[in-house]
Order: sequence, then C-alpha cells, then structure tokens
Amino acid sequence: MARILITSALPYINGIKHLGNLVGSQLPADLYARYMRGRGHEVMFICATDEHGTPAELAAAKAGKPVADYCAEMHDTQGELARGFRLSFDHYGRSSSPQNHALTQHLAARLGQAGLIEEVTEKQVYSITDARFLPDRYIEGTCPNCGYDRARGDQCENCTKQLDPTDLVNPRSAISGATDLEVRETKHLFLRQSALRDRLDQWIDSQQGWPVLTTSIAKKWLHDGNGLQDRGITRDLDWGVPAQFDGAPWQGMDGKVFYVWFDAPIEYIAATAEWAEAQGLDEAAWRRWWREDEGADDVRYVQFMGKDNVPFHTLSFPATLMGSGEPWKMVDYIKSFNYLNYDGGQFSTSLGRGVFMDQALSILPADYWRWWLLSHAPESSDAEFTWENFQASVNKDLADVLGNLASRVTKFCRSKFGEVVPEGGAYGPREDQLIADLTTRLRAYEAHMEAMEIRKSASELRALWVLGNEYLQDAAPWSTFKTDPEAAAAQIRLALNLIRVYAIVSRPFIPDAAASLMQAMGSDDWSWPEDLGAALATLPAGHAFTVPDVLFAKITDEQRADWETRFAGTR
RNA sequence: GGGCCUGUAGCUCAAUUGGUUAGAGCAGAGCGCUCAUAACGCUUUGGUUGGGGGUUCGAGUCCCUCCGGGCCUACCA
Repeated sequence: MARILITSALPYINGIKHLGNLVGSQLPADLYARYMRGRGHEVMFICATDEHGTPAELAAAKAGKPVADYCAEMHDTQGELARGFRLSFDHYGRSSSPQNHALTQHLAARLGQAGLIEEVTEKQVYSITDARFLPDRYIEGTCPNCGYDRARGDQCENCTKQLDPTDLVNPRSAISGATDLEVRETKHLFLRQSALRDRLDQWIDSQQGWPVLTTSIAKKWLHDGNGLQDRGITRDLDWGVPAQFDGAPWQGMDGKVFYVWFDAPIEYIAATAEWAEAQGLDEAAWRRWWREDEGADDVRYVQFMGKDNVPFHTLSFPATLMGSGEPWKMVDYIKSFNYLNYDGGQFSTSLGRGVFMDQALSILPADYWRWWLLSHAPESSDAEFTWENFQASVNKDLADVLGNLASRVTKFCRSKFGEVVPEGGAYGPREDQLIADLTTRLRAYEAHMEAMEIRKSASELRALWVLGNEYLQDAAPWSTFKTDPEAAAAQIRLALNLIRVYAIVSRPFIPDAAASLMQAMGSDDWSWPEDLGAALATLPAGHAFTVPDVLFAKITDEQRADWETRFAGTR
C-alpha cells in the first residue's frame, strides 16, 4: 500500500467556477483520488479556497460585504457545489485559515533568514478615490500605440502591445473610473528566485515523464531572457497574511500582506494541518504527509492544475520550500491541463456564457457532467464543450451502453428467475473468454489510471461496459432459457456479478451511479477485482438483488435546444 | 515581437516516439436479435494525416517553408 498525497489547484474565491475550471484541476484530482482509494492506497486529497488578493477584495466590495464575510460565504457556496459534484476531498480548507497564516509567516521568516528575501522599493500607481494601489491591469486608458481607449496597464488587448501603466494616455482606475491617480513609492519583499535558479533547473531535469506542457512552461521561465526573475511576494492590501509579524527578519512592512500566489500553495500544507485539527489529531498526523524527516519520505505527491498555474507550481512554490532549508515534501508529478472552451469560444463569467457549476447541477446529476468532462479532458490540447457532443456522448455511453445493460440483465432475471441470483448451470468456454477479455481491458484501464491518462482511461472503461453487452448478445439467455434454463441461469448469474464489478471500476468516474448499481446488487463489497474470475463469483446463487431505477435518463432534443439557448450568454 | 502547443474520417480523439495495409467511438449504410432506457450485437462506407518542399530503404512522426487554431510572455489569479 502506497501513500499518495493529492492536491488540486485552489479555486479562487471570487465567484462560482465554470466547467472549464472544474475539469482543469478538481475533477481529475478527484478521479485519481477515488481510484487510488479504490485500489486500497492511503490517500490524502486536499483542496481549499484561495481567498486573498485584489479580486477578492473587489468582489466583496461589489457585494457590499466585509471581505472576511464574503469569503466565508463563498467558501461555503463553493464547498456545497464541490459536494454536489462528489469531489471527495479529505479536507477542503481556506487559505485564510490561522494554520496558513502561521505557516506562511514561518516559511517567509525562514527564507529571510536564508538571505533569500530582498526589500525593494518600487513605484506603483495609487488611486486616491479607491484608496488602494492598483495592479497594472486594473488601470485603463488609451493605448499610445493604436489609440484603443480601453487598453489595460499591462497590455493593450486591441494591438497586443505590452504596456507600462504610465504609458497610457488618460489613465483611469478600472475599478471606479477615477482619474485621480498618482505614482507612489512602496516597499515590498521579493523572493530571490534567481538565486535558486540552478537548483530549480536541476530539480525539474530530475523529474521523469512530466507532461510537456508542464516542463516547457517551467523551462521557459527558467531560461527566458536573463533567466528566472525575482518576484514580489507582498502587496499593499488589507486582506491576507500580514507581512509584518513577531519574529519577522525585516521591519517596515506594516499594513502589507503576502502576495496571494505566495500563500496559496502553502495552503496545501496548511489545509492538511486544518484536516488534522478537524479530525482531532495531533501535529504529527499532518506532518507525516509533508515532512520528509517526519514520515513523508515514502509519500508520492501529485498536483493537478490548469496550465495557467504551472509557473507557480514548478518554480515559485518549489523555491519557497527549497529556500526554507527544511525537508518539506516536494511534488513528484504535476498533471496539467489545457482549457475547455464553450461552443466555439471561451467561457465568460461577465457575459454569462457557458455552464457554471451551480447551473450544471441544477439541470443534470453530477455523474453526467463528470463522465463527459473527464472523458473529454483537455489533456493534449484545448477541448470544446458543445451540447450536441454532450448529448450524444452521455446518451450513448451512460444510458445505452451502461444503464441499459443493468436494466436488461436485472429485468430479464426478475421475469424468469425472480429477484435473486439464479442457481444452476456452469460456466463454459464463452464465460472463460469473457473473463479473459475483461481482464485484459481492466489491466489496461488500471495502467491508464496509474498514468493519469484520463481520456484513455474513460475509453477503456467504456470498452469494459461494451464487453458486457457483447457477452449477453452472444450468450442470448432469453434464447437459452427456452431450451436450457440452467444454462441461462449461469449466464445471468455471471451478468449480475458483472454489474457489481462495473460499479467498482466505474466509481471513480460516476460515483453516484456506481452506488446505485452496488445497492441494487444488494452488496457493499467494493474491493477491487484483482482477480476477475473470483470477483464474478462474489454474489452467490440465492443472493437477493433489486431492479434499479433508470440509471441515466436520456437527454432529449428539446432539453438540448433549451439549454443551448439558455447558456449562450446575454450578448 | 518571442516561446510553446496544436492541425489525422462529417464529429471527438488514437497511433508503442522513424517501421508492414493510419486505428477507435459517435454519426451514416446494411444485416441480425427481441432480454432491455426504440436499447444491444455483427458487417460496412468514409483519410493525398492543413498546403508545398526536403532528409531517409521507409515520414502522421524528423527538417525547411507557408496557412489555420490556441496558450504563455512574470503586477489577475
């Protein structure tokens, strides 16, 4: 039994996430966690809300609430949706937790003591009306290059020219439109990532089999231009982890907080500490997952994230852990994803374009979404959601191939033998062949799951379901029954057992349907079918079962048309 | 501008890293079955692998070039 630590990129607090966000980190992480638990491994699956930063403060202001209250509410909202999608976090924490405050300050102090923190005084744009410093992209104005009047301070969206906020003509605050902006000096702490460049480079080189997407982004940042740049890790904000604290190896940082990207990954660790506290366990309980000197040396740590998160997970966070000089567990494998687009364009929160997590659950059960999203996960390139594809995939795979199989087997048995596993007859060559075929497919499925090849895993799982239909067609118990009822009994006994096996192997993808199937088979034995012959003999003759309700109702053309219109966006 | 990814059947994707005749699923066509959610099974149509050039005994795979799509580019997260 292995110990596997799994973290999903933290969803940002400022609103409900869309399906693209879901499939980019939390959902595949959940798939992997569920699979590894199913195989009997010890899993720690961690997620949390990422609560700091300018957008959180602005969202709270817009909602007319104190930021702490806003975050607490959104944390609960997102948590409820996570439960709705059956995301099986061992702990769902908050980057604003006391544990994260303490750990972030601890690591920052260690970095400071190691000489890896530098104080830098820089000039930034301050908005008097908004009473805050403005990040470059929160300043708008006319592009000096092309004259576009809604250019942002970091780049003009129209002509793509890189800009400095002071380049803008008639600059204004993107928050309030205020024009009373001025350049002020402010002091910040910088993490001297450049000093760790060679160690990071060697560390990346030592990793085997990481997705190209992951390593190419890391390498780009390491070697582009003058190489890895130092990075500011503090901001002039109210809400966050205070950068000035007892024991800090610097002075004059009062009123400043750590940068959200500094404290967010640390929350992976802190959330595990939150977990320990919530479970009533001691410090050692979480440290054995994260400290190589306290038991984490045999942990395999896998991170899941969208490609936009890669630089922070391959460089900044490792730099933080390495630079601390303490034996923190570093990531072993980074699974990164491309983006999911919506019907020919991007998901858009502001335009209400695309399907968001709350809307998705309001129209269909989680398993439908889980199946489609995972079987179309954007692994090799960006993927696209269309209602037509969604309807076709879900109806065919879930309703026809899997759902109907369970239905035909249980209803046939009920009508001919009653609602018990029938006795009599014996397995022959056809059954041996089925077991052999299932074994081949299952081993392939396992290999793909181990390798986190998600689409391939889904395709192999579907092929496992198809084998059941092929067997039934070939064995034709409805025919056999007329001449040799005992043979039909053996065939149906096998088929009923197969349904239980399908429940087990399908559970990582479609946990609710899997539970329904298992319940219908009157069993609670979820042990992984290492030996399919044995697994298919688990339900003995005479064992009672029930005919499950329709497992997956089909999506009708009317529904599809309705949803297509409803989620197209306001303009 | 620079870097990276990507383009394979009508659609969604494979192809053991240069090796036989480019494979699946869906959609389409035909046949079969009648237990089942008008479900299932079998057979089958469909490709100048974005265009052009090159290297090689051999190219979807490597090189050059052109065309299209996407991402990143360090103060959004």
